[in-house]
Amino acid sequence: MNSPNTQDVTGSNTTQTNSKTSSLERMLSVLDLFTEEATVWSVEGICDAMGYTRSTAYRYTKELADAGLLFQVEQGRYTLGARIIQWDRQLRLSDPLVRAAKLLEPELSASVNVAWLICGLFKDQVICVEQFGGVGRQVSYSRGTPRPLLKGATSKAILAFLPNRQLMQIFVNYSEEIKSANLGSNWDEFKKSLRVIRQKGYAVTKAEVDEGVFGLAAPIFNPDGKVIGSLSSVQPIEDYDDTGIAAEAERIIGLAYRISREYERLVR
Amino acid sequence: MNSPNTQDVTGSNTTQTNSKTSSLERMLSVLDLFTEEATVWSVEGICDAMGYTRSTAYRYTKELADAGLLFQVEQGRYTLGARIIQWDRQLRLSDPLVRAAKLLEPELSASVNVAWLICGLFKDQVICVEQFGGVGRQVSYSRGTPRPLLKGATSKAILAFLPNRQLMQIFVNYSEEIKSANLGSNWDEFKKSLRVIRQKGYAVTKAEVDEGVFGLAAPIFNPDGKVIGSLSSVQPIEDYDDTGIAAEAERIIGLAYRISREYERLVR
DNA sequence: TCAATAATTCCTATATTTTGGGATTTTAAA
DNA sequence: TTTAAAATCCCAAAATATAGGAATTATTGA
Repeated sequence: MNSPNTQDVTGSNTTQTNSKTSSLERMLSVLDLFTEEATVWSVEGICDAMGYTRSTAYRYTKELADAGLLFQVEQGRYTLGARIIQWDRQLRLSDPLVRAAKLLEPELSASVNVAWLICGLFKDQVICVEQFGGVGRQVSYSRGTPRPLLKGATSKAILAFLPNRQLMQIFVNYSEEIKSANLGSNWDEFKKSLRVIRQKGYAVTKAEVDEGVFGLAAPIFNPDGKVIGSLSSVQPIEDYDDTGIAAEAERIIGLAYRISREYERLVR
Repeated sequence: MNSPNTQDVTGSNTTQTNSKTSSLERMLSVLDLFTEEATVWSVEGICDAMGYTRSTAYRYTKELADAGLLFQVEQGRYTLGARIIQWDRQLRLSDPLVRAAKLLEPELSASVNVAWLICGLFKDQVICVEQFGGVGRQVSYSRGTPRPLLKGATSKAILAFLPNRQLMQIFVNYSEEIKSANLGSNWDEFKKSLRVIRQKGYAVTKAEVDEGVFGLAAPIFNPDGKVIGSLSSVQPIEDYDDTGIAAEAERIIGLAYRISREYERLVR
């Protein structure tokens, strides 16, 4: 009877037999409407976009506004609310990965031609949680941006260290993307490309995500040895130097290792 | 019982008689537990802190984790989740006040001895939504920090332009704070101190919030002429110069005016 | 000012969801 | 493997959400 649009961006929750979105998610998904292009939403618009009835949409917006997640700009028109900013601050202060990343801020934030990204794996999304350096450079993927699961050094450095069962699910769900990301056209090839990365301990990619740059990334682990994210550098492709890569990679692996250790300390 | 759509500005977390929190708020309030000091929470801990039963706490954490608002660090231990970072990015890209503030970034962000804050009024909270400049300076109230409603130039520049009925409610709920913020010990004095600010068009305060600094702030208005926030500068108190203040204030009023105009453009 | 129109809230019965407490299963530790 | 602890499952009672329309409240334009 209610909304048929179970928004499922990635098609991720693969074998979701019961696609029954919780009432929480149904309500929160209103917030996903707000983008750079659609910054202010009317109740009417929310009705149409989400397929809610009037009374439901009015109730949702009221509750979300009461919770501070929406802000009423004027009668019946809403923007995102300030509680998001507050939560984000709490996250910056409390999240172990963000805090561990902060450890490197002094030595990385002044970089001019190198942008540094610290990304985390959440469900099957890779998301940038912190960014340093790259002064004056335009990086398409800033803090909070979901990155493609299968493209770019950032993601590949994570993928390469995932357990088999998780990789299998990814292979099943994303075989097309895997092929187009040059990770192989069958399970064996896929496994093999990842094994190469795993054995080197880092991933390099050229212009896979952003034109004109190359990426170099190493994994970050939790105390159990599970990969939870990666540290990556993004540099102009003109600066690419085949002979120096190994040394640079060593540095990044070392930096990522320090993040892992700090993360361990913080999670204890 | 509840106010008409003019959202209840007084909030009055004081004397909440019928504190019937919605189920949404009940669930979301779990996230407020996460602080710099308590970064990781177990289900057990959440039970104790919030007074939930086992099954409720497990259900809440599961739903919140499914929604991406919590992240399971390991069995039964949670941190804040990445969806907060994503929403924050969406807010940075879409919120009219934040975007309007961005207009001034080029000319303000290089300031060394001056920190610039753009704050908004939400319910009865003043919250910093953007921050520029102040390179190397330690400012206690960074982005996402709630600021005291009655102290500091930032808040006073907003208060002075609130409609009477709203001020009355604030006076009733915060008479103690008003007195200690030198805004008067009765309604007339309160009104009068605010009228002075309103007529000058800006607020100045010395070391009211942070030691060793003074603040200078001007209001930001929405297209209806309602005050929605303020722009303020924070500078070392050594740099305070009585004769120069008026000129400086003029500049800030002008900058705040530009934010109001840009806000208007974005909200239309 | 007014009426006309649009936007929002209110209302209610039914359908759905939430809840707590304990039983059951899973996981971690020894 | 056994044992203890943690997490999930289960279910009937209680609470809440829902749709759709009626009632109320804002907004607009003369």
